[in-house]
Amino acid sequence: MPVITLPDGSERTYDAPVTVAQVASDIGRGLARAAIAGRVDGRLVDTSFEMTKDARLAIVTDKDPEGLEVLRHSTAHLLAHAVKSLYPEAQVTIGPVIGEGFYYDFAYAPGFGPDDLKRIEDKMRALAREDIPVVREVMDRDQAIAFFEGLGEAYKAEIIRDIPVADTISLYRQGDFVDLCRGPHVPATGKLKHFKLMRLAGAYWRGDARNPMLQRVYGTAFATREALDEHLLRLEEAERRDHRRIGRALDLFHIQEEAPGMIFWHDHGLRIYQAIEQYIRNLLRAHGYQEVRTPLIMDKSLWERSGHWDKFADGMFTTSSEKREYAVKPMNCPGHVQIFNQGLKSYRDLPLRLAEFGSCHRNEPSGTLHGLLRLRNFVQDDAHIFCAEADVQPEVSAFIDLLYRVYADFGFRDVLVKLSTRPEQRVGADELWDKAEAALEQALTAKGLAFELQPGEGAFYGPKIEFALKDSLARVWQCGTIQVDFAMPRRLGASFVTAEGQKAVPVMLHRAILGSLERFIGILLEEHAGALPLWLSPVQAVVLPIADRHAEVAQRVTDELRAAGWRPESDLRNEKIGFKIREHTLQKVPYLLVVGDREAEQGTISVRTREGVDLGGMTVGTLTAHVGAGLVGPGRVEE
RNA sequence: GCCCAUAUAGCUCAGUCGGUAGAGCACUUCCUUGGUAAGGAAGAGGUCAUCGGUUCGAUUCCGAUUAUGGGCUCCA
Repeated sequence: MPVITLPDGSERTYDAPVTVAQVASDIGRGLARAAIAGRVDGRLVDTSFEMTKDARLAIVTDKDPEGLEVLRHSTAHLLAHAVKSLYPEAQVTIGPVIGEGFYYDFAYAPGFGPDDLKRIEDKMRALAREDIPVVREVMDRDQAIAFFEGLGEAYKAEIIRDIPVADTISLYRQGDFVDLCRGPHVPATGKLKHFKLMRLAGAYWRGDARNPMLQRVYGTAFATREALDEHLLRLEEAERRDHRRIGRALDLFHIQEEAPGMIFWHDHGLRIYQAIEQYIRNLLRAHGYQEVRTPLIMDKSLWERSGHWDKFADGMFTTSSEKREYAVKPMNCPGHVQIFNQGLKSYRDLPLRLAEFGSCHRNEPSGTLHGLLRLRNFVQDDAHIFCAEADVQPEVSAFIDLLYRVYADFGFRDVLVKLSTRPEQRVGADELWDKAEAALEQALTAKGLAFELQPGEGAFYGPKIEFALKDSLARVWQCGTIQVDFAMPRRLGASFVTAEGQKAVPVMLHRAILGSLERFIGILLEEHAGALPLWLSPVQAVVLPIADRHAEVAQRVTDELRAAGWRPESDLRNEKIGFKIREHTLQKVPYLLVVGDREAEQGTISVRTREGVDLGGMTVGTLTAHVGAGLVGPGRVEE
């Protein structure tokens, strides 16, 4: 006599085991139709799930977040079903739900092309229209392995072998297609209506580059046509925010074939770059850093001593001259150790913080380059803190505060934090790693920061914290980082004299806030869709004369603005005011200043913002007062 | 590096079932001196990414290379 308790607290008593679908049907026909899964005592199950004893039940529809997940998961199965019926020799592997949809990986030697994608999607629609029931089956482990091997599905058999022996092996059958799956799934393919296959990609089996490459098909599914359309619209909007598109439209930078992975910064782009650099420079100065600059190329032997040559030779560019071999620096740390090593250092000199806007070159694999976000040449807001072991935690803590302050100044609130711990290949004793990892973790915990643990992902010389931001397509990019290093100072002979008069090796903290200036600017452009805050805008105001006879007054106003600390420009072209307004609005210039007869007479400017708001007439002085500290931004504000 | 795709004017893109190409915007010149998101006219601009192959003939078909885009792997 199961008593089923519903989310509203009401109870229904049955005199025999009852399925989720039956309860839904008893509640109402609409709900029965909408039901795609159930939540029984907290566990997500199929609508065919039978409750034999008292249970709490929630009917899951596509309006629930987990309902949408079931929908997408089932759509992935539908995709596999379609592929198997069109390409019987293809093998199925895995098909999980991801952030905004799902994918399914197939082993199919000829590979899929765009035409295949269309064929597959059409087949999926046909299968959905047939409204084929999706039925769960449970199979014995060995039987399941034999079953899939019999089908020629070697990958599936391999997956089953890896499932813990205690777990149930469940299969889902829809028509002539059977897939290994934990479930749950929609009761029939007819529930799947609003989906779209998005793109094709290669993906290694089990994410290992030594394994064969599979064909991955990405798709997405939504509960309603409207939600799907809205999603596609969002993607189009994201494309308009693409920093590469903005960079071209606003004449900020370009990349060309002769310098893959390297940026040609144009005038306006460099202004952004320099505004950011100056902001960081001022801030670091105020926080006890010294700014230094070290050589771009150094003798190979130095890189051998630092350990880079061993670990990263592939990633380093080299050059030679007069029988000496040099390497272009991929990092600034060995150079900073050379500065530290000049003169005898005492414990009184620590912590010694050396900062550099260091231009680094890394020979990244060709397939990984990505606009400003992944380059072969980039500039880090890099610094190395040489300190005693006891200083590690306070220094890490101070750094995190500084980083969050900077991110907030640029308008970033959504920061992802990751802690990467000791990799298999590493240097240094385990007890040092224990200490370093604990120091980082404690610093994060003390600040109440949620973080993702990435075991084994640390650098070979020490663990690290990564701070990542998202681009317009929600892709995650590491920006800030702090890493504890016990190895390199020793390797490069760094030492200091302790209070007891002993020689000791300092700990080195590698740290960057923005990470790479280029990457940070790329994300910044996408975050603001090109409309940067006033203090970062390359052109902060443009003066627009109504007619040629106002050119002189326009020039005077421009000079006045420049004297007041603005980055102004004037547009003296022979064009109508509407045309100029449009152009500079599209160029995202924060303030458009119109001067005509009226303004010339009154000694004012008519102010319009790039958002289209008319602020009326005022003097340059009034406007400057109006924008206040926004003009120079937080960079010049010392604490 | 691996998989799929793409490469035509400064930009965005058409096009040629194989006979050396076109639009809009931008650019130049002229007209227009116009009050808050595109005034008008004329002109100039392309080794159709590079190299090779097939062909009487290749921008078009095929191959390789390079770069770019989306993934995967990697990312000090």
